[in-house]
This record gives sequence, C-alpha cells and structure tokens, in this order.
Amino acid sequence: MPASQNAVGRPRRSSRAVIEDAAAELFLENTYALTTIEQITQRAGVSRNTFFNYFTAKSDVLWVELDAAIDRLAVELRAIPNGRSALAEMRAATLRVVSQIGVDRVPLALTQVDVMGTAEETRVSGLARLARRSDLIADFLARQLSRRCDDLLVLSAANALSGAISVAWTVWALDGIGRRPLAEYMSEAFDVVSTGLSSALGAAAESLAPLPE
Amino acid sequence: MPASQNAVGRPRRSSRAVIEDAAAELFLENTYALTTIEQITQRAGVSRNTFFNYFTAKSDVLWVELDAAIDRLAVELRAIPNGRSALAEMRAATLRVVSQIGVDRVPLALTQVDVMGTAEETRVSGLARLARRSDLIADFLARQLSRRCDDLLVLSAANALSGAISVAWTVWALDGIGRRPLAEYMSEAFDVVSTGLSSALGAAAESLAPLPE
DNA sequence: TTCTATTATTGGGCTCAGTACAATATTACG
DNA sequence: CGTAATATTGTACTGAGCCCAATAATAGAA
Repeated sequence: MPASQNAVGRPRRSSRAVIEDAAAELFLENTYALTTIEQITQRAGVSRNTFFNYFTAKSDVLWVELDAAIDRLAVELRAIPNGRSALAEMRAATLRVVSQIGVDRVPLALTQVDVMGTAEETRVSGLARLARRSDLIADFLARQLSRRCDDLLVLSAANALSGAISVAWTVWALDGIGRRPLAEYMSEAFDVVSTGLSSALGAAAESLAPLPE
Repeated sequence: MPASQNAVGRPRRSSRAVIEDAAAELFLENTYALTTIEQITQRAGVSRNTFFNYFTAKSDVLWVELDAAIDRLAVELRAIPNGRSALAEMRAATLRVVSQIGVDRVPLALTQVDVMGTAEETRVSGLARLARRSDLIADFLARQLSRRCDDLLVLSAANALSGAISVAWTVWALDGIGRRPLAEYMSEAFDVVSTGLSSALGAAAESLAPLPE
C-alpha cells in the first residue's frame, strides 16, 4: 500500500486515480482510439507498466463504475438464500446495487460518446461486461431453479436480464444531465423482459396511434 | 476473381477456403490463442496479407457460419413490410434462416471448445455478433413499433431476442452429434423471452420437484 | 490470340496493446 | 532501525492490425 497517505499536508493521490483522470482527459481531447497507454501514463507521471498494475486492458478504465456495480451485484446474489422467487430477488438485488449510484457516476465509455469516438471501439469491451454479468445471473438462476448452468432456459433468461440491465445503463447515460435515477430505468427494463416481449411489444403497439407511411 | 476455376481437372480452391481450413486445423492442434495468423497463412500457402483480404480479424474465421446467418437475417428483416406483428415476424424470419442450416454447420468457435481453448478468447468476438444482430433487430423493432432506435423498450427487446438466438446456437452446438435441428432450439429460446421471464421462470420452478439442499 | 482494365496477391514497414521477468524503490510493521 | 511485503520501473519481446505501393493473375474485349 505505497501511495495512500503522506506525512505532509495534501494526501498523495493513488496511482490508480491519477491514471484514471489522465485517461479521461486524453480520451476527451483525442478520442479513445487515438490515445495510447503511453500517453496516459506520461500525463499521469508514472511508467507505462504501472498502468497494467491497475488495469488489465486499456478499455478497463472506461468501465470502472460498471465493474464496481457488477462486483456488488455478485455479492448481493451470493447472499440470497435458495428457494426464493428468482426473478423478484434478482430485481431487488439489482435495484439495491443501483440505488447507490449517483447521477454523475456515468461510466466513462458512456459519456460524450460522440466526442470521444467511443461508439464502436468500446462496444466490445462493454459487451464483455454484459457477458460477465450474464454469467453471474446464470449461476444464480441455475441455483434458484435447480437447473444446470448451461440450460437453455437459464441462459436465455440470464441473457435477457443482463441485456436489460445493460440497456438501462445506456439509456440512462444518454439522457444527459436531466436524467432520472438509474433505478427507474432499471425497473422499466426489468418490466419488459419480465412480463414478456409478446405483451410488452403488443402493448407498445396498441398504445401508439398507427402512424401512416 | 482470380482463383475460381481452372482449365485443367481439379478446380483450384479459393484462397478463402484454403485459409479457413488451415486455420481450423491449427486451432485444433495448437488452440486458438497459440495459433498466429502467420502460421495459418503459411499452411494455406498464401502470404500473411492475403488473410486480411478475406477477414478483418483473426476471430472472423471462427464465426463464418454465424456471420452468414446474420447476413441472411438482415435480408429477411428488411423484406418484412411495416405494420405486421413484430414478434411473430421476427420469430418467423429467424426460423426461415435457421432451417437451412445443417447439423454440421457449427461455427468453429463452438466446436470442441475444450480442445481449442476457445472459451474466453473467443467469447468477445462472439459477443460482437450478438451486438450486430441486436442492432439489426432493434432497427426492425423500431420500424415496426414506430419508436426510436434508442428507445428502452426497443433496445431491451432486441437484446433479449438477440441473446436468445445466441443461446440457442450455443446449446445446439454443445449438444454434440446427437443434436436436434437448430430451429427447435431457436423456438424454445424464443418462447422464453416471448412469454416473459416471470412466467417462464415461474413455470420452470413449478415443473420441478423441490430439490432439497 | 493479344491487349487491357480489374482484381487478387504480395512485400515491407509500422504502431501499439499486452506479456514476462528481473531489478529497484517505497511502504508498513515489528 | 531493519526487514518483509508491495509498488514501481526498465527492458525486451510477441503478435494483431493497418497502410501503401508494387506485382501477378484473371476476365473480357478486340
């Protein structure tokens, strides 16, 4: 634990935080793709290797908030005893995690997507998060439903739930400064997959005046 | 179109096919991660650059069948006129595409996952396919429902559907030689997300004897 | 058959992410 | 103050992906 506190006045900031900030600046200045790890570490005042002490990939720094949320979700899911209503518990656990996230904790990858040019480059790394969360949920569902992890039902449900959570994050971020709490978006997305696409899409079609053309 | 047919007896095989075969061999021999593009092209008898004439990434060769299926799905979805039942048309289009796929057309990434070591390395590239298909479906749903492409309902539904298709492919591949037609797996996966997770998971729980512990 | 425009293939060079490993600095703690 | 644990750095390397110009092969016209 080298860089935690200092004897003198200002507490020295951790290398990790310095790297995160330097990366955020450079991504906004030069886009994600055109920023090299060497540039990040130079601005942060550390060596290139130090970057890899804290992140396993350049894209990791884009998803700090999301990774933390997934970590917390994993803890929540593990704490749920067997035999409870899987879907209800899943929803509750997600909302518990998400309710602690302020409206300013937008993952770097989802902020100013246009200026950072983070449309396609970061898509893949975001999908890795979707997959990790999907795995967590699949394990949880398999346990709750007494089914195998590679069961089609389990995997489909886990994918749908993880996807819904992902979409909620995205739309929340896209809504800009005036965005409502993340939990509200999360609830909506859960409703869609919980009640089923046939009713969700059907209701959506009915609720709209049939636009010609 | 240089290497299509030859005057003499055996028609010379296209560079693309040769590369695909060489890659498949090497992935099985040395795993995906330990196979370099240079090795592939050497065995195929072409130069390294020729690889990039046919594939934009090393992982592309793992998903040839899936990419073709997604291309066909795109065509099918574009051909559907407005105003039809979005979910029913989506299901029908998917089944049309998938019914043409023989039980031996398993994407390379999903065959012998253990021996190829294609568990984690290829996960990400597979997710890129999920995302591309998700985009296609979102466009289609937005058109059918007269909603925006970045609408939460549209995105959630598209994600769930694309995920279900992805899961169907995976479970189908995992079922080995005795696997049933892909369309059957696809139908099952569609049912899960169509009827809704609350009923799907609820029904699943009811249909099982409550296993103790 | 010969010429020509098109397309496929190749060679060379280059950037940069990610890895490995050993050496050194820094911190915490007894 | 000494020492063990941890953080940081230096150096070197592999391999994917990209760029661009040069060359080979092909199809089609004449």
